[in-house]
Amino acid sequence: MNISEFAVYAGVSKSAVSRYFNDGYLSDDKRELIEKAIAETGYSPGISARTSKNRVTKLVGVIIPKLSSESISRVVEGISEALSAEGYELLLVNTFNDCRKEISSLELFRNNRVDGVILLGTVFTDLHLSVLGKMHVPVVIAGQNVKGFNCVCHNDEGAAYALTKLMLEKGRKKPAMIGVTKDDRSAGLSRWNGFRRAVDEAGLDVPARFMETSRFDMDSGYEKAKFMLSGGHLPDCIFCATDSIAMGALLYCREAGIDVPKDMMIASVGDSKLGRAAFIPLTTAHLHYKTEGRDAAEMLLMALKRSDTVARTLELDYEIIERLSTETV
Amino acid sequence: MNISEFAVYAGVSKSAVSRYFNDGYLSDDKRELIEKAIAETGYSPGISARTSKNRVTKLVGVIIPKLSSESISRVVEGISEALSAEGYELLLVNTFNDCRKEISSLELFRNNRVDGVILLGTVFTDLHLSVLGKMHVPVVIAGQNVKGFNCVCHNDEGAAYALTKLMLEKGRKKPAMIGVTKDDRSAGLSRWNGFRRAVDEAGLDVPARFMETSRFDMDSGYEKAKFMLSGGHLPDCIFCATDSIAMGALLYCREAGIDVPKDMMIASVGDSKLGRAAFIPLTTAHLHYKTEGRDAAEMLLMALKRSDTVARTLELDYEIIERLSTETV
DNA sequence: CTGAAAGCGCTAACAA
DNA sequence: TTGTTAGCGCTTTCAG
Repeated sequence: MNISEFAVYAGVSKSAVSRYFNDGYLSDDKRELIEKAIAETGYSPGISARTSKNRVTKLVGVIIPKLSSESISRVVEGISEALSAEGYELLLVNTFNDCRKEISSLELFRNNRVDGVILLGTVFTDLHLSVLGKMHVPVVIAGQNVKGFNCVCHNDEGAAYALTKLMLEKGRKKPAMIGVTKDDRSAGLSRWNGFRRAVDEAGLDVPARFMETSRFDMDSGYEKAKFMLSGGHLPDCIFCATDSIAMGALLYCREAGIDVPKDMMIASVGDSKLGRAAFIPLTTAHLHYKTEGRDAAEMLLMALKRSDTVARTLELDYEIIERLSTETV
Repeated sequence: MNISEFAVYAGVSKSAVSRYFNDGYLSDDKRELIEKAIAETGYSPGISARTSKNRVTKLVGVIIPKLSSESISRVVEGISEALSAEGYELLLVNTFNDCRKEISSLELFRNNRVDGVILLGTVFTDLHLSVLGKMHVPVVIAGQNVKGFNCVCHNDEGAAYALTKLMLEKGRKKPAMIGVTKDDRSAGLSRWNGFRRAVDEAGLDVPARFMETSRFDMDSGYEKAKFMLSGGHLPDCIFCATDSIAMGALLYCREAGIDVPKDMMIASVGDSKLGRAAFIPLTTAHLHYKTEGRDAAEMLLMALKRSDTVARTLELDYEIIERLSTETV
């Protein structure tokens, strides 16, 4: 049923119906008539036609690299919460870690389809920046701090610093790190920097063998730990960029008969279920992923209503959670 | 820029432009002209206006109870993969386990907005069935077998049966189960039934104390295990409806000094990362969640192009993965 | 406050 | 193969 048919059914004009669903500049009589007809027919106006007039989709595009990650799930959970509170819906694009799909989605979103975009990026190339610069809808970047754009991010450097320092203050002298690619400025570069700062402040030297770059998964963490811990000279603590990596390292230690935390402390960022339920529960930095999602959505919604063009950066703090993996025994 | 302006710019008619973006019934000259103009202007047609004509949104609504679950993430991952392969996009609605939101989303989707719906339901009430019956777009239900509707689901009963039987065949005589509410016909009822069938076939009797109903999370699993294992008379194996619950039970066993698997075997359904990385790795039934998502999406896409109205049910088999938690020592 | 009528950006039927 | 023209279902003037 379309608006014309419905208007006839209800015994009012098309305009009255339209007004009922929009401003509501309407007498009570008509309103009643319309409400009665709705109850009887279940009519609701088609969104697409409306959109083609007033250019508002009530849709927010959310671009993510993958879904099989606890942290990303949590961010999206936060986004969906804030969005649905304001009557917006979520158009989810999974890029499967494919940079080109990230770009093409942004381009798809540039003109129409969505009112705004939230981008959970990992690596930002020049191409990204160029495409982002040409967007005609507001964009918020979540999880990364990219100058000149709206961002909601974490204090990654601080978290890495605090965790490393925590282990050093417990007397460890031979720190190691298993990190991820520095192309990822947050989980990569910033956490390397935090580690480095703590180590430098303590006046320690870290041999190259004690710094490994891993992928994001547990298996890769396991391999890197195996490689690092197979030599003669061993570190006495490892800071891992993510919980999954730490979990892999922990598994290797168990296998190799290395006592955690006595001979090897381990700490990492993320506070995942995995780390909480591990054989040796992991000391970790809790990042407020869900809050990040909620805040990113709220920032976008704000950008949608006021239409100033000032870029804002919101940084969320972390929380250190000490568990068995760094306990002094 | 709209189609008229663009047509003028390119030096062709509106129809030529429209055709370019649709069928493509077009000479090479015009095509070239248009391509050149696109390169210069970045024009792309607004989707909303198109939709208001041909009533196709290229959007699929996906309704989920929550995102903070490994299994659900995997299903959605599969859906997004299949959908994007066919040029469809994913409108995600998170109901936060709120039944009313589930209903209202279905109603929202009934008329317009999306071409089809995939529902990851848990509990199906009469209201659900009534609303589902009134949908004007195709619907596929994932993870549940609801008669009369398109479904992609698992052999939950079989998985539960196989896991329970596996433990009984290893000589265990006092089986227990920690399940979830039977309102959930898949993770609840079916798994209870599978357990029951294996136990009956073995001619064993299960006291009421050995059957607990838990929530879906680890903490609840812990509590139920604690309650069950605090009495004098203990079971010698526990089948848990989900990995999270089993993980809770495992944690309690460690705390209580109960030796897994020697004094207590544990098995559960789900094959989550958690169970794989656990202190005592969990024997589990792998359910093909990602495949479920992919198949559900493909079933929907099929329903979209052929327009028969036959309801189909696709059942996916499970795979038993034996790990330490059920090993005979 | 109301209804008629014009128009949103696009697609599709039509005649050429 | 093309351009003209008439819609799609809705919103928004504009007189009244």
